[in-house]
Amino acid sequence: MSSDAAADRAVHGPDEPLTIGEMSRRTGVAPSALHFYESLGLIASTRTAGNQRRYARHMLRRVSLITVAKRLGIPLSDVQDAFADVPLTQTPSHDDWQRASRRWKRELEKRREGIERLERELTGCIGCGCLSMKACGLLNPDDALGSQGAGPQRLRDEDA
Amino acid sequence: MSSDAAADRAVHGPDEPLTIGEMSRRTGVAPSALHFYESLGLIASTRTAGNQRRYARHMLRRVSLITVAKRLGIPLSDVQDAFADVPLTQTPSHDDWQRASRRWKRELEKRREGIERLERELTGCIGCGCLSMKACGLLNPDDALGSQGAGPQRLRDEDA
DNA sequence: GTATGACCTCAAGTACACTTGAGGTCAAAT
DNA sequence: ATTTGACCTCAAGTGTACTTGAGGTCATAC
Repeated sequence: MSSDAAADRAVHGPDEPLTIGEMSRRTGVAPSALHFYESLGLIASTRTAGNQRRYARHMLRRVSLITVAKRLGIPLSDVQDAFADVPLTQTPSHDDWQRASRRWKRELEKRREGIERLERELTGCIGCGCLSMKACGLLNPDDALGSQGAGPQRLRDEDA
Repeated sequence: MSSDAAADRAVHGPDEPLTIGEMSRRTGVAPSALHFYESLGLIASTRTAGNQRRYARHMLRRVSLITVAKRLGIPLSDVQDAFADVPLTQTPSHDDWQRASRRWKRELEKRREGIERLERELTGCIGCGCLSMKACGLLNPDDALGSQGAGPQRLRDEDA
């Protein structure tokens, strides 16, 4: 168990590619999920003579960012977009990651702003004591995070 | 189309229960989704003599909060929890909604804090120019939003 | 040289959050 | 009275994000 990880370090030098098991242990992502991410083109591997996957070390970073996105409820298709300019098969450059960082930050900012807005609105609701339908922007999402498709109607006064 | 909504207002007084179509138009949630939420016990309806659903007006509020949660990636099971103390079959009191508001606010705060933390870390990464694996807490989620199951190992220096 | 564990592929299964469709009922209008 | 649109139930299908299992290969250890 812990000897697996110890073996990883003992057997492989710092520039060696990683096996799927090593990737899994070091990112906390199941091998099956790594297979899945690879099938989507989110990560990539080379193969040994015996057809086993080997991952370049920069894949650790990609996988970690994928798990972060998951924690925040960002769908994999959006992660795909966020990785748009980061090369998959070669080690990304300084600038590649810098661009990616800025993309991620913009995405996070949008989410944070949406949440902050809702917090303010809920505070207002607590203030007014009734989660009022009259004033609460919470209940008219068109102007919160942007509506997809036909959004709710504004609710009338008598519904409060 | 727009005459539907007009008809709603013309036909029903402010204290009348709403049909599923009215609920759908006024919340932007499809009738099939309302059926689904009802099957989960997130909302409730009474039935007419002809077995059609009728929704009390306070259900509008519940449905709107469900859609808010969805926008933030909160699973319906968590919404269930957030509604724990809000009565389903009678109109909730002032205090019921106030308690619910506070629950929601705590939930939102946790999410916002997680995102803010990641933003700070990404800013650091942009600062250091390389999304470094050395310093970046982004890549060690244990202390960010709390890990579920076996979390990633801390990454070693040479992986940066 | 054979056993053991890590790996491979491919198909099927799971959980969540719904939508779609079939087949039938209800209610308002003509 | 019958048509039309809104509604009903129940079963099956959809998309996302994977996991599980079967059947087989690879690599290291004894």
